[in-house]
Amino acid sequence: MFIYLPRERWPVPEHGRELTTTATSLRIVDAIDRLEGARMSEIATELGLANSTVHAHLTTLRNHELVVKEGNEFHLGIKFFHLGEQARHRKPEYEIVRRHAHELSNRLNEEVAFAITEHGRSVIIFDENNDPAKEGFQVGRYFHMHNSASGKAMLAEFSRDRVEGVLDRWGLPRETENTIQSAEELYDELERTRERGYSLNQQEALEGLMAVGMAITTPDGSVLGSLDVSGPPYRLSEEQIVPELREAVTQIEREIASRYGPGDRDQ
Amino acid sequence: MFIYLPRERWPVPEHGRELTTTATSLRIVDAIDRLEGARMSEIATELGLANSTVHAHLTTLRNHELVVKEGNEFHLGIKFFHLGEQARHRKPEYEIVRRHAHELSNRLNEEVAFAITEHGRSVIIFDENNDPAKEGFQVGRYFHMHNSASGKAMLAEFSRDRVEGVLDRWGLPRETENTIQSAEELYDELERTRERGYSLNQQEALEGLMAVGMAITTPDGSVLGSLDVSGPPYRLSEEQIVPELREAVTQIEREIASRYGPGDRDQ
DNA sequence: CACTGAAATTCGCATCTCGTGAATGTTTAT
DNA sequence: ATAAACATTCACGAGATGCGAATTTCAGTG
Repeated sequence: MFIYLPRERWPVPEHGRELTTTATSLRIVDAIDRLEGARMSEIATELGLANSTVHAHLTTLRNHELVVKEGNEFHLGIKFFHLGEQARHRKPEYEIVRRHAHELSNRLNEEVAFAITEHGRSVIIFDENNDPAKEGFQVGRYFHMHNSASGKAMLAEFSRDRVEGVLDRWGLPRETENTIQSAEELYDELERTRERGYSLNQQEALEGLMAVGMAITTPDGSVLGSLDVSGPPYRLSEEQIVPELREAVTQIEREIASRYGPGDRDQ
Repeated sequence: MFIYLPRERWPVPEHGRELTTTATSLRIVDAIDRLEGARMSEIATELGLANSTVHAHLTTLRNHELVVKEGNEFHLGIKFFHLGEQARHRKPEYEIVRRHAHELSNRLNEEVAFAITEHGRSVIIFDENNDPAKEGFQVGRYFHMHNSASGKAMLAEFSRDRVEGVLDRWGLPRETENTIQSAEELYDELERTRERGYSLNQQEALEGLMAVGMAITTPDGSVLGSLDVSGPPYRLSEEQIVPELREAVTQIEREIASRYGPGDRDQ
């Protein structure tokens, strides 16, 4: 059974000493994110804090440019975007993946996304598609790993323990009627994924959207992230997609290995 | 007695009450950004804090997914990317601009960037160019407004007071030998910008890069951001660029006015 | 394999800071 | 013009923070 802490939308594990002041500031940031901009008193009631308290936090956040005030509404500052781009380009491997993802997208004429995982969820950090006028609307969104192709591809590479950790923290929230419901079902699915060499998302996260995914591993054996090709079921055929995707992943892993071979990294 | 070292790379204005705990956490985030990943003790010496202190902050930041630990190195978490994308797509107007910027880029076959300003600096949030394999490497970077076309276009729309505020906070750091050096020079340049209707950056930020910029204003008279076309001087001719850029900006402002007419927004 | 040094992590304490409710200021609506 | 709602400031006591010292972990070496 999964227990979601009362006042917080998602569980925050208490590892070591937690500084309550910083934690409160960050809960305020989360609230602004969730509410897509909010007034001070709105935040105060949302989090059960005194107005004066929220005021102090907001001025601090504002001084450091994380929050901007527009009229009386507070919004996330572009500094988040600045810091986010740092995170997105942190590893040079990501750029290699992006290049290949772009080519693959051209070849297949389908959308190709690159996702990475942190803290048991995954986030698409690059989304390449043939129509440059349209931006992947899922970029930057958090996904649960059990109901996305990318997520399952990565879970399939994790140790049993690590998968259990993810489940303990996030559970198996249901998105569509195809969403996997139980741990056993998930373990079976991951086993099948390992056998066939790719993961499938059959409208488990979004009605009308299916995807094929493969994890990308580095020479040291760790998972860098995962590529997936997604589209409407009538257009996507595994037979067409899988070989091309396999080829792309092979090339990516080869290029990464040749540039940042084993032994160069810690662990 | 606690001694807070005054050493900060950027000036942080002290508006209202500043919560030192949160401020310290954010200084640690900045340090990780600056150092592009760092060990705990590195951060401690950099900021003049005790190891145990930094430890507590890092665990808190980690609990909230803003920081990840890889081996013994700490890095910015993808949560920043998630929050950054929120900030980037905050106003629907941005998407309108992006579409037009994309078309303009196709028409001119040059790089077109859309920048917004916060706290006296500017950041490119969209960078459209005809070569989709290449990503604008300046996206997400902070720019000083006195030495970029976008920046000057926006400054030209600000009140004298506001420009002075920007100068007080950020000064006129020199990037190339063409960078504007004095306030008077800048005010003259802004006057000229207003007269001709567009701003110029003649290798003032980067050797070999020039740009033409125009601010985008909303019906309420405030500055939404700024578009600029940039490239090597030998390729960019004002006569070609300016009319097209002017046309794009006019269309953008018209589209924004028709959708989010005056009176709909606070202030 | 024990040894060493460097770094991370834990702990208890003194001190300063934060969170609060109440008071004051400001804006918006009627 | 008045009221209501909200933002901002203030003073103070509870309790969290930052520190140094102690402990543990880990990598490299003889």
